[in-house]
Amino acid sequence: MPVKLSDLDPSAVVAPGRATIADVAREAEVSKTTVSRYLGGEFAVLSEPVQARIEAAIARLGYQPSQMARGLKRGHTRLIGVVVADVLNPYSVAVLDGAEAACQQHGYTLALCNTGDDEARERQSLAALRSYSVEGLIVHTQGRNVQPIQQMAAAGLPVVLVDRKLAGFDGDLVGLDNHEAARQATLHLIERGFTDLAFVTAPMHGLSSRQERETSFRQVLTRHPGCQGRTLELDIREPGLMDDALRGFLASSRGRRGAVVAATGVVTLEVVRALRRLDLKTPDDLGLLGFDELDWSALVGPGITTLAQPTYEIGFRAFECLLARLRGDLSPPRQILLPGRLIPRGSTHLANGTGTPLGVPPVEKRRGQG
Amino acid sequence: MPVKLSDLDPSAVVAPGRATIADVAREAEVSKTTVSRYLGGEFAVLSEPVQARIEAAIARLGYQPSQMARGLKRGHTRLIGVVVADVLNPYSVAVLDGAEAACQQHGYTLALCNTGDDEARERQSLAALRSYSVEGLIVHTQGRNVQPIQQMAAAGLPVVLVDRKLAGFDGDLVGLDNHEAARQATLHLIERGFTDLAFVTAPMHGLSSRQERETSFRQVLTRHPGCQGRTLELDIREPGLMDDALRGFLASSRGRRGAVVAATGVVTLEVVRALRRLDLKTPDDLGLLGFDELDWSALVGPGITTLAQPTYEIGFRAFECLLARLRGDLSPPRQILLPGRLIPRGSTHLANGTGTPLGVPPVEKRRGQG
DNA sequence: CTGTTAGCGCCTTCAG
DNA sequence: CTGAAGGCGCTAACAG
Repeated sequence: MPVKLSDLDPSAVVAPGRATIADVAREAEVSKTTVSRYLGGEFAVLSEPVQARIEAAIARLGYQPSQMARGLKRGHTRLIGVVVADVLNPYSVAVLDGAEAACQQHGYTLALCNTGDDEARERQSLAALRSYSVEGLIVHTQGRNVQPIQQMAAAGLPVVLVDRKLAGFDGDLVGLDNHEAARQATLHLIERGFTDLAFVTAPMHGLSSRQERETSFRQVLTRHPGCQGRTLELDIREPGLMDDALRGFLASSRGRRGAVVAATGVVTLEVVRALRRLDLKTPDDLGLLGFDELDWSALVGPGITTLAQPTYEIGFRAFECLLARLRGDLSPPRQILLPGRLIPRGSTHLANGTGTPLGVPPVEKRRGQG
Repeated sequence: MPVKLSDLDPSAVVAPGRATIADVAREAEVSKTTVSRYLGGEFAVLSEPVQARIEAAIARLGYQPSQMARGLKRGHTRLIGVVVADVLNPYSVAVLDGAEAACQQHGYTLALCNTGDDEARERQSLAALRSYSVEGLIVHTQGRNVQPIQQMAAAGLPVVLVDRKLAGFDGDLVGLDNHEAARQATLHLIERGFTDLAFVTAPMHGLSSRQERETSFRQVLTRHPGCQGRTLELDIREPGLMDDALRGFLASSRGRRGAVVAATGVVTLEVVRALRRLDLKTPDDLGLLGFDELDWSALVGPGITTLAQPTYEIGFRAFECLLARLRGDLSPPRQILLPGRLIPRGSTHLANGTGTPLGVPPVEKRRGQG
C-alpha cells in the first residue's frame, strides 16, 4: 500500500497526490456518498451542518473532483476535441476562439490537435482525441480522412464540421454561406468596373469551401457576358508560381480592368506579397478582393476589400450544435450557413471613383442562392 | 436516422459504443491482463499465436484504450494544460503551435483554455485544467493569479511560464531575452538616426516582458545623451488615446527625428492604425519598430522593422521543459531566454539612407546584458 | 507464458 | 437524511 501524500502532508495534496473524495469524507466525518451528493448539488437532501462541514473540508483540502474519474463513471468527460487544419491560420484561430468561449460557458474544455494540413497527423489526432473520450468533435478537416470521422460519428460521437465538408460524410456543418458570399464578392468587382477577373486559390484538393466559392464565381460571370473570368489554382507556397500567374493574368488582360478574388486569407497574403515583388499597385494595376477579414486588411496599400466571415460565431455555433446533439437532438444533419459581410476598401476602388459600373450592365436581380 | 447505440445499451453510454479491453479479451479468448500486456508492448512475454489473436481482435473491434481509465489507474493522463492570455494574439498562437508540435511528438495532447486577458477566467481555467489532472501546465499568464499557480506548482505539478514572469512565483520560464532584444531594437533606431524615441506599450500591469523591454529601452538611452526618450503607456483599445499620444509625441519632438518602439505586435497594429488615421508616414514622419514579427510586417507602407521572437521554439522548449520535470528533473528553476532577431525594414530607414548615424555616437561597446 | 485479484476516484443503486 | 457496496476501463501485483 503506497503511502498517500495527503496522509503525510496535508499541504501537498494535488496532482501527484491530489485530495480525493475519500479525504474530504474523512475530514468532514461523513461518507463518500454524502460528499458526492454535495458535489452533485443535491443540497435539498443534506442537513445544514453536514453541508457546512463538507464545504469547510473541501476548502481546507483544496479539493477538486477529478474529471477523469467522473468521466469513467458517468460516461462523460466534458471534453470537446478540436481538430484544426492549421493553428497558424487566422481563420482557424478565430473559430477556435468562438468555440472555446462557448465551451467555457458550458463547463467544457477543449482538447486541441493541430494537423498542420497533414493527412496522417489528422488521423492520429482523431485517434488521440477518441482515446480521451471526448464527447464531441469539431473538425476543420483537411478533407481526406472520411473513414475515421465517419466511423466515430457512426459510433454515436457527435461531430461537427467547420468550413469544409467531407465527401461521403453526411453530418452537421457550420460555415460560411460560400455561394452567396462568392456571388456578392464577384458582383462587387463587376460593379466596381472590373471586367477581367481571376479566382486565385491554393490547390482545391476537393475542399468544399474553395470549390463552392469558385463555382459561384464562375456562375456570376456566366451571367455577365461583358466580363471574363478564369481560375488560377496554384501552390501558393511557391513564390515564383504566384508571380508568374499574376503576371500572366495581367499580360493577357490588356485593355481590360483586371481583378483578383483571393479564395482565402492565406491566399490574399501571398497575392499581396507577389504584388509587392512585381511592384504592382491595387487597384490600378490590379483589383483585389480577399475572403477573410484580417488584422491588416485595412492597412496595406489603399486597404484590401474583404469578405469577412463571422468566424467567432462559426466556432460558437459549432459548439452549440454539438451540445444539442449531446442533449439528444436526433434531427437529420444540419448545415448552418452564416452570411459573410463585404467590406469595401481601396483595393477595389477604381479611379473614376463613382462606384458606377463601367460599361457593364447593372447588378442582376437578386436570386435565391444557387 | 441512425440509431444511437447509447439508446440501446445504457451501459455503453461512455464515448458511445467503444470497445473495452474486456471486449478484446473475449474476442481474442484471453484475459484482460494479457491484452493489457500486449498494449503495454510486453511482447517478449507473449506467445506468437496470442499476439496474433489480440492484434486481430483489436483491429476487428476498432479498439482504442481509454486514456481516462488508464490515467485513473496509472496516475498520468498524457494531457498538458495550456492557459493562453489571448488566442487571438498571434504571439500566443505561434507559441501554441510550437507546444502542440512538441506534445504530439511525445504522445501528449493539449487541453487549451483561453482567458481573454481576464483574471477570473484565468483562475477558472487553472481549476478546470487541474480537474483534468493535466500532467503539466504551460501558462501565458495575465499576471495576477500567483496563488493558484504557486499552489499547483507546490503540489508537484510542473508549471512553465511563457513570456511573462509571475511576481512571487519562482519557477521555470521560457521566453525572449527581453533585455538584449530591447537593447538591440533601441540601438538600431539610434544608429538609423532617430534621436527622439518613444516606447509605446499597453498598460504594463506589472507584466515582466513589457517592463523588461521598457527598462532596457531607457537604459540604452541613458548611455546616449544625444537622444531622448519617453514611455507612452496607454489603453490601446481606445483609438483616441493612441492618436493623441502620437500627436503629442510628434509635436514635442519638433526638429528631431522621432521613432516609436511598439512593445508588442498588438501595439504595433494599433500604432499603424493610428498613423493611418493621422495620415502620417513611416519613416519620414515617424520611425517605427515593433516587437513580434507578423504576417503583414513587410507589407505595410515601406515595411515595418520588427524584432522577431522565436515563438515556435519558445512553445517547443516550454513543453520540453515540462517533460524534463516529468522525468524527474529536480534542478532549480530555469529561465530559458531565447534571442530575438531584428528584421530591418523601411519603417526605420531614413531618407539619407546610408545607415550611418546622424550626429550620434557610434554604437556602444557590447556589454553583458544588465 | 498466462490468469486472478484488487483497486485508481467517483457515482449510483439500494438499504437503512 | 445518510451510508455501504458495486463497478466504470484499465493496470499492477501476485499466483499458477
